[in-house]
Amino acid sequence: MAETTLKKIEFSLDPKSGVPFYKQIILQVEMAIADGRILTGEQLPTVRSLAVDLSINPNTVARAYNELEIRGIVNTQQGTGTFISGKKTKLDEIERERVLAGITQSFIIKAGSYGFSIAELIEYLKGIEAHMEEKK
Amino acid sequence: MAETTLKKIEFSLDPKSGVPFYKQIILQVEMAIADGRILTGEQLPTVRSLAVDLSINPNTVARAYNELEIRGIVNTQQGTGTFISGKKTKLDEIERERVLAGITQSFIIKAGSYGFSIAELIEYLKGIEAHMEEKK
Amino acid sequence: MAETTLKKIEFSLDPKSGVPFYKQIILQVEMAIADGRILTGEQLPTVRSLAVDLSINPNTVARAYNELEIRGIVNTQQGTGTFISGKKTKLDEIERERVLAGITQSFIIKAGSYGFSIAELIEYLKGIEAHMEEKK
Amino acid sequence: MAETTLKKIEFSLDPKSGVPFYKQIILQVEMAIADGRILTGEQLPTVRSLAVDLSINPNTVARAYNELEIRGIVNTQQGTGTFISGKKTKLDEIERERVLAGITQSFIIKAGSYGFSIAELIEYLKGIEAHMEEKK
DNA sequence: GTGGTCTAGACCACA
DNA sequence: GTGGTCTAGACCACT
Repeated sequence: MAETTLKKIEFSLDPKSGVPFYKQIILQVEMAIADGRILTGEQLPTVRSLAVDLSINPNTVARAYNELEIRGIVNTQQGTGTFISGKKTKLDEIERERVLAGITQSFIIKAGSYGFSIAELIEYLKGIEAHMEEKK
Repeated sequence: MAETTLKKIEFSLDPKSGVPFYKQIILQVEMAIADGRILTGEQLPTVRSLAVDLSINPNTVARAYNELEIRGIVNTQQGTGTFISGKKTKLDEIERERVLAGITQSFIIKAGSYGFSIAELIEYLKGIEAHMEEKK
Repeated sequence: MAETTLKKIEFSLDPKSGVPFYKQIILQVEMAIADGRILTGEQLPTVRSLAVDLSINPNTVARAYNELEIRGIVNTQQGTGTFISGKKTKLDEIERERVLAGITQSFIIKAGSYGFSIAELIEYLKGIEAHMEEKK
Repeated sequence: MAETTLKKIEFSLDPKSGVPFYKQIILQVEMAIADGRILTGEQLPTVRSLAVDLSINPNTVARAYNELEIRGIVNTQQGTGTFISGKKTKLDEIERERVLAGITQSFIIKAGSYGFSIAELIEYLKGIEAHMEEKK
């Protein structure tokens, strides 16, 4: 069996998690984009092929892709396929900082309501970062 | 009726998380007990006041308290309030980690969509932490 | 038959238009918001009732509402209903002008590719404006 | 081969409109003929050049040209190009209005979501129109 | 072969 | 009662 050079997202579903299938797919695509396993312009598996892979209904995959499209994360071309869009959300530095402040604040508040301290959050993020370096 | 000094849990709800409100409340109470932010015998906010605080239906708060009572984590005294019972909640490290993993994941994805790397997030959090230390 | 004081969106579908049902519903909600026939916080018809009204499958209505939710136009609370969200997109004047310039430019280009002059566009918009005044 | 002075139609595609690319091309050709921007005997861009211009699959352009030929609106001469035939296209006022209604509607909705009223849009367009008059 | 739309119907979870 | 998820399957449109 020849190895292919194509990086692929390894999709997998956990039926016991309680998280809906289509959300698990969305999350996995988002994560793959976030850590560079899939790049702008690359094609996602076709609706049907992914449905077969995961042994689920094509409609469920389509729903996930559809939501990703609405959010502007992928572009879809009928008869061609589904592709990661180049949505860059480019902002100037000031705006960037303002956005970061906003989402970080809600992260801290939410985490805080579960009793996590900022120090713990930092440690946890470091763990993730290390984990990702490793994979590279 | 003597006034008690209520140490308050800071509740917060995330409607977008997909986690039902009542479960978010339960989790937050359990976590608060698990790490000692609230102690045996202490009173939880009343159903109505918490409902107002969170702008949700009192039934939803009642459902959360009800489930906590079923599990033996709180005692409800008609006309008086809801109090933490002595029973140790079984929230272990694994559960804690799962919660943290969930909220951190969405934080990373959201920040990532604005182009922030995990390293940047860590730096930013460190800045906030330092800032808060100072204030102490 | 007593008249009710509730302003309602009058939904209607045109099966011959070629426009998918769910998109027609989305458009009608958007238009109703755009010209103030429905306000922030108001509830949309329930999925099932609208489905009956329009004699279509509830899934189709749900799909429309779902897309509106993803776009942040409505908020949905399980077991409660679907409500117009207060998404204000408030920007300062400069940013506002920049946004307006952008969307107007693409409007002009697109219209231009079909041979419409700016004067024609202005006339057409005036017509719409007059039409809406009338309805008030 | 003599160079011809190609009066070019300014094609533009909107992937989000839901209107298939090939139909957008057909419409734009028809509209251009209808209002005299392109005349009988004039040449359309080649399939390949237009495909490159619009960054789409040549098959899609070919399909559009093909349908135009079937309708007798253009003649294709193997190895030479595609030319406007003498046949008057039947685009009437109603069709024109329908196209205009479509693109104007999405313009209004998009602008409306940023809080712009139709009156404001008209004012802004007037400003642009005046600006362009000046330049002449 | 690609995605898009719609239906019918089941089952679940929340308020 | 509300909305949410998933399946099965049909039919359509675009490349």
